[in-house]
Amino acid sequence: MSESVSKNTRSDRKEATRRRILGAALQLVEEGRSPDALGLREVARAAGMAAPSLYNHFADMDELGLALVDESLLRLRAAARGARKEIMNQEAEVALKTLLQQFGKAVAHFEPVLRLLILQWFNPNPEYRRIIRRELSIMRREMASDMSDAAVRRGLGKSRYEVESDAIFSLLITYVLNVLDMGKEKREQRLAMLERQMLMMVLGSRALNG
Amino acid sequence: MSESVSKNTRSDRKEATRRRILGAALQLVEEGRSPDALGLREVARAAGMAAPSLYNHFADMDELGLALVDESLLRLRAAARGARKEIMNQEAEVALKTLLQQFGKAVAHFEPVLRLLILQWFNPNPEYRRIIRRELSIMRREMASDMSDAAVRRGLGKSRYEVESDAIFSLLITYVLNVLDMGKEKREQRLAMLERQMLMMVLGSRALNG
DNA sequence: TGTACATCAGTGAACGCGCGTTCACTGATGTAC
DNA sequence: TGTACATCAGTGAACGCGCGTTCACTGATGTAC
Repeated sequence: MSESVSKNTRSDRKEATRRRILGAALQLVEEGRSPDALGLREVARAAGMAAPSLYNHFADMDELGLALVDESLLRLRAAARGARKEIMNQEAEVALKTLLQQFGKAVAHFEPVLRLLILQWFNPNPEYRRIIRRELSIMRREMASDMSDAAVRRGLGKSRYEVESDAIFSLLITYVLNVLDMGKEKREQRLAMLERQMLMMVLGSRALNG
Repeated sequence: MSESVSKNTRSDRKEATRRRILGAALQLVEEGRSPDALGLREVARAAGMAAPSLYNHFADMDELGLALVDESLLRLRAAARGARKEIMNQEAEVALKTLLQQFGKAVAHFEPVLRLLILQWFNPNPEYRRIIRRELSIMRREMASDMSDAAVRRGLGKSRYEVESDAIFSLLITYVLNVLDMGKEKREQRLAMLERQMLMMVLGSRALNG
């Protein structure tokens, strides 16, 4: 039929089913199911198949869980990259404000995914932590590099932003941790606070380094 | 017998047993048992009693878990208060370094408890989060108040440290999150980084407010 | 002080449940000749 | 192109396990008179 999208070979269909399973699991999380209560049967049902069929695609539940986390992290990173691109061309003065507005929206948009990631961050199986930490570290480094580029573009000396970007990440992470239970108004209060704190960090970094 | 410590009345012995149970549970966590794998039977065995007996002291497992978290938080707060008291009399220059050294040691010392708290922070039952958040908030406010007092003592204007102390707490929390899987050397690197970041925060706060 | 009764912390056995996983099997798809 | 055989994604039923929890009961402790 559609020669472009799938060769309709057996392995292609298998791969499609695998993605269908992951999609269904993510969908369940999006719909508000507590991520840690995501059971094999539930995922199977959502994907429209019998429970044991999952074993044709994942060796065990941990493998499915890890694949899910991996998928989520990829989405987050893509979103972060896009957001940074948008800011690139902005004036320094408004860049921070724009960044934080986007961040606030992104947190709302990715809320279920973030919930999933936070939960799995402390999964007894250390593999989860490894993946999450690796990906977070990449995001942080990308941010540091962008900050460095931006500094050069503004005529400031090219300096390293490892420590500063790490601190900013700390602020962002605890923002997420704090905000996940809060309503919209409280989130905005927190966001304003976050803005002040990030400003402090930037000023303090200049005072210390420059 | 010992008229001072216990009247040996029935309710006193019951209360003692309750504390024995909590102590045994905490002991298990200290010994490295993954806190989320703490089962009713395991706690009962550690406390030297039959499983159903726990129901004479806690309505269900959640009540026991919440009591455990509460107990842990009290210990942490006591330790934090003690640490701040020690610093009070120090010169401003060395205070930060001392604080961080103590913090690093405290993290190592309370590692199992911290692990327990982090895990329960994201327990599906929101009551856990409520307790933890409340207690963290108290600690943060105490810290802000101490910072304010210290500023006055140094002749600086009495100003509010809500935003700054919150940022510092963010840095401390993510330090803990990051460090729990690390060896001793990496932790010290991280601690040095944390010191720079806290310095940045303090400088930035002055730049923004003063 | 003694006796009869009430309370209640602690117990051994068992229940029900949902979980991840295994198994023998089916039937459509792919492959060899 | 047709036939015989191999592969393998998907299935229904069942297994074993450990969990929190319930229950009927015991026996020491407390209370009333």
